[in-house]
Amino acid sequence: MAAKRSGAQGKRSQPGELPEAVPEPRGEPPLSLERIVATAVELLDAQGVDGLTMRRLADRLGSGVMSLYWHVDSKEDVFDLALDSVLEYGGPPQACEPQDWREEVVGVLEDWRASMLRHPWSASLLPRRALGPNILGRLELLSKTLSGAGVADADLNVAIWSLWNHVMGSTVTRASFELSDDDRAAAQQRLARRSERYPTIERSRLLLDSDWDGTFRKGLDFLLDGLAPRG
Amino acid sequence: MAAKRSGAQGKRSQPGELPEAVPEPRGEPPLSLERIVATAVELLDAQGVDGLTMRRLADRLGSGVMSLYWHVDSKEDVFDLALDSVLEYGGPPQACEPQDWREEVVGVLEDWRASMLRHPWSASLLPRRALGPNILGRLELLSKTLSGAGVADADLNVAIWSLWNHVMGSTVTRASFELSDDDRAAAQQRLARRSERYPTIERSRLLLDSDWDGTFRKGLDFLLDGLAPRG
DNA sequence: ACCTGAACACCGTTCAAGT
DNA sequence: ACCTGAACACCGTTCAAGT
Repeated sequence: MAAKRSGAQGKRSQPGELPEAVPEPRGEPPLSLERIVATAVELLDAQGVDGLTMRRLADRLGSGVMSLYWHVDSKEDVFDLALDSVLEYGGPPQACEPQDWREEVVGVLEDWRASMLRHPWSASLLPRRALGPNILGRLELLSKTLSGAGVADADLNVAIWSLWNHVMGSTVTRASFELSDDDRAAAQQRLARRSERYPTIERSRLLLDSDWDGTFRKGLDFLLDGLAPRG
Repeated sequence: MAAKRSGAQGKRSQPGELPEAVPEPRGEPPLSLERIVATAVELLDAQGVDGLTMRRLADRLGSGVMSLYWHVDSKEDVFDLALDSVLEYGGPPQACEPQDWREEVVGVLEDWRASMLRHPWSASLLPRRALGPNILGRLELLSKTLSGAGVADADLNVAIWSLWNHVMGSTVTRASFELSDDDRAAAQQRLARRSERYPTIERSRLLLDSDWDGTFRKGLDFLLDGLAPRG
């Protein structure tokens, strides 16, 4: 959940030192929460959720395994921090003012989805994890936008969770069914072999040709149609 | 993915045997795929996803660990089979004929959701897993119903995945935020402590009072409104 | 304040062997 | 056809200790 305090450290560039001295040119920089989280994200990007191991993480950082535990409470903690770090919000894309609330909501959610697609392990980690500041920030932004658009207080939580589920679901599903072509072909093979049992999904090539971006956009439109303040 | 063949076995109740003989009264019955899967589900219900261990599973079955591997390819295989077994479809609830396609779809999805809520680990296993016959059967049923209702072929996959994401998302989210009261209070505490940063979600008590059933039903209605064949 | 190695109590799975 | 134990190559984390 909460990482340990990382006390005051790194008194870089004090005046009156050797002028030529390059800052930390040799060896690894010292351990820090930032470095641990950044390296964890690298490892997750490279090897997936199962690839993240405390020992491997320590190796990449050039430290002993147990050194990590001074900065971090547990492996769960590392997951929480990596997830939240990947969901940092950069703010609205342009200097362009949001024209209308609906465009604004779509923008917020598309940015969220794009962040998760950049790190395919992240969507599957979204449920069951403690919510970090960036995730809470995104929820707050979404919530404020919807509220400002006139969604009644009584409907606000329903609206937020519906949208959250849609973003998470469409990202997770896309990641899990975007297998290698071989795997997908094999899956459809198995399906075809018993096409008498599953004629409809075999005919629509559900496991082969699904349009993930379209699913996201259309589903989102339907939800927003429904959530739009009445009147 | 596919469990190993479990050859012909169990020639129960042949005629002309000792009439009083109780079938297998002493000791454990022999290992079988069915018994392995059923016990895995028990273990998952009791201990959650992390609680399922090949060694613990073997213990419960009264066998050696490696005996499992004759019936099963890997632990992944056990997960796939357990997940699919929990999603067996019992058919429509009553003798009542479906009045209209929309009611039928709602019924199919509510049954799906109910099955997963009975086994809180199942929703989180739904993504990333090979689709077993029961899951494929449910997809086929859903697909057929939508198709029969007039949803255009071009929209069919989008419709199925949107509904899949909604059912999975709402179940997974509910399970992960239905923590103990203590945990939930603590989460809201942390939120309250920085209520200046997250005023909206703090005010709406997003992490405390969310109405999961309402979210499911309302989100589903919006999706179905949107997916309904035009005209 | 920060880092370490040894040790503990586990994992999933390979393998060669038993019946 | 079905089951087994020993062994391998790992895990996350506790602990007592170093600087």
